[in-house]
Amino acid sequence: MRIGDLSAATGASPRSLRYYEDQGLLTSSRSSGGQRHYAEAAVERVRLIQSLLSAGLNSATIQDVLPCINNEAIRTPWLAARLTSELQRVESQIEDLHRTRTVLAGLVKQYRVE
Amino acid sequence: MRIGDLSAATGASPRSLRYYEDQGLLTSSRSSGGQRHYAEAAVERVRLIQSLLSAGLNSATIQDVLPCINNEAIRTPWLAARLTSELQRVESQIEDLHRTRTVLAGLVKQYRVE
DNA sequence: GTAAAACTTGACATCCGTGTAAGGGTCAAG
DNA sequence: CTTGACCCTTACACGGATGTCAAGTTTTAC
Repeated sequence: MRIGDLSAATGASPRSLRYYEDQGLLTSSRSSGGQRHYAEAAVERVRLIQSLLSAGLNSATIQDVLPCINNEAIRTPWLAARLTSELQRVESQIEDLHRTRTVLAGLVKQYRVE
Repeated sequence: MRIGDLSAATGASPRSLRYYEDQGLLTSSRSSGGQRHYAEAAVERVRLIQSLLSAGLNSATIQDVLPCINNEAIRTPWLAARLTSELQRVESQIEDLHRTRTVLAGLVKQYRVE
């Protein structure tokens, strides 16, 4: 699977995929000519990266947290705390969004053209 | 109410309050010396702006949408569509975040230090 | 063997809300 | 008055993921 295929499969641009690799979030093997090749599993991985990015984790945080998923990670108090804190961030973000949704829904109701 | 008071009341920095005004999201009257004065209602307004910003609306969009709240707005099909589309965006964002939360919660469970 | 499509690295640009510094003016209390 | 806290405008910087351009190499198809 070359970068264009992975891009098509995930919706991430080749530019982004190279960036993920730069940041240590994604690995690839190289052909003799230097082109990237990806395993099937990369598709899932990229989807996960995108999901975490859109949840507001930055790539450094993702790098701290992602290895857990595939490798048997080192179970440190630090990592547990980090994960918990990110989880809480996401949860409070969801709460905020719920409030915003309520506001927007109210507006939609009010300003619908009858 | 001067800018420092409004800042304290909302948590938005004076810098941000001036920016909101620049973008047409917030109005103020000026003292003879040129300093901004805000009505009580500005507190609610700023909270709303913050909420919409954190929901991913940019200031141009907010400007399109915010006037509805105070003024009896022009009820155009265009505005209704705009609001609906933003609402849908927020809702799908909430869905995505739910999925992300599930992933993170799974990790937390798995990597908790017993 | 040749052309087109896809890939490589590197560098610079963009968005956009916010921080921050400079240099100066305003306002209220003593 | 004067002082100190607060405010004004202008301007530049940043973060961080992504876009884009350039110049060159690899791969694929014919």
